[in-house]
Amino acid sequence: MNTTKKIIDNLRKKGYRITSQREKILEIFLHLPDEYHLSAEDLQIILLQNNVKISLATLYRTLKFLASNGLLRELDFGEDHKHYEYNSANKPHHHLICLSCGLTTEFNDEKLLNCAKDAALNLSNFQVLDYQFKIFGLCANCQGKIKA
Amino acid sequence: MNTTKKIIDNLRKKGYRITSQREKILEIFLHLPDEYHLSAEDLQIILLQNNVKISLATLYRTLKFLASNGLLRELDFGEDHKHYEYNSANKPHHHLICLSCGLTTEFNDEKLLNCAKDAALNLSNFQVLDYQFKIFGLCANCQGKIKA
DNA sequence: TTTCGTGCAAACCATTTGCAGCAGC
DNA sequence: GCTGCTGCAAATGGTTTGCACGAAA
Repeated sequence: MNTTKKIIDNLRKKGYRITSQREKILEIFLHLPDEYHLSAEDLQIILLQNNVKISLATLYRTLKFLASNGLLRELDFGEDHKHYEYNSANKPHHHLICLSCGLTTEFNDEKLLNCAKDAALNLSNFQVLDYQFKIFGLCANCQGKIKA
Repeated sequence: MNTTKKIIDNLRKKGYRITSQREKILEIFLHLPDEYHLSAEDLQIILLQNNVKISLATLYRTLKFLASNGLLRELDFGEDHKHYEYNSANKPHHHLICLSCGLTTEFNDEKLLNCAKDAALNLSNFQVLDYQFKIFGLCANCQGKIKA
């Protein structure tokens, strides 16, 4: 059984209905390269490119639905809209955010993640479910621009 | 010369005008306990409690102004509004966010910060200006509620 | 006196919501 | 057939903006 099927089966077991809209949106996230984090608008564009018409209301509702079921991770890059990425356990989900052009790239650092896990263990009275690390600065391109 | 005076002097040197509104808002952040991160609404309430009337427009403009001059740090806790805290170099600025009640508390972990610094150093082609670590989960109170 | 900053009200824009109809099961 | 999900359009709410006036330097 492939990933999509497994996920859908799981949602059905929880009592949710599987509509074509939910399936299409899920598929898009599953087939997205690791480094992508879509905004609602990005997602709408991709859907249109695939000739899929889903209302904005449903799109937002589905994003919230998938996120609340742990399938998507909600991200905030300091912009006025949210981004979403597929929430796989082994996917890196730490980000470099360029304060000049807004470019957001992923990074992963074994040591840092281990430190984070240790730190999380030491938190008393707090049950850790997820963590995110954000580094703000200037990307290679923008460093050049500002120097010039 | 105290901190406020120093900061104001610095802003004036940059060519900005020092208005009573900017001074009042800056003072509030300087006198805030470390663990506070105000939303625009919080700030408005504090201003009113101090009998200071500042329009919402100016309030937002001043927050942006102070943040763009490195005096405030802009924070995102996954809510629909931003939070701000005074941007002191030695202030911890990493957060535990309760996914159930939204309670946000600060934490600091020497080891984790050192790891973060190391990780930042290893980033090629990226000039690090700031970083934030967020841990999502359930606070002591909400763990109880959910178990019950 | 010259700008810059402020207040007001209207505009913006991402996201949410009420409701009627349709689709999953 | 029951009920949850969708689409539409209107509402919401935090934040931004145009403009005329007031204040900093």
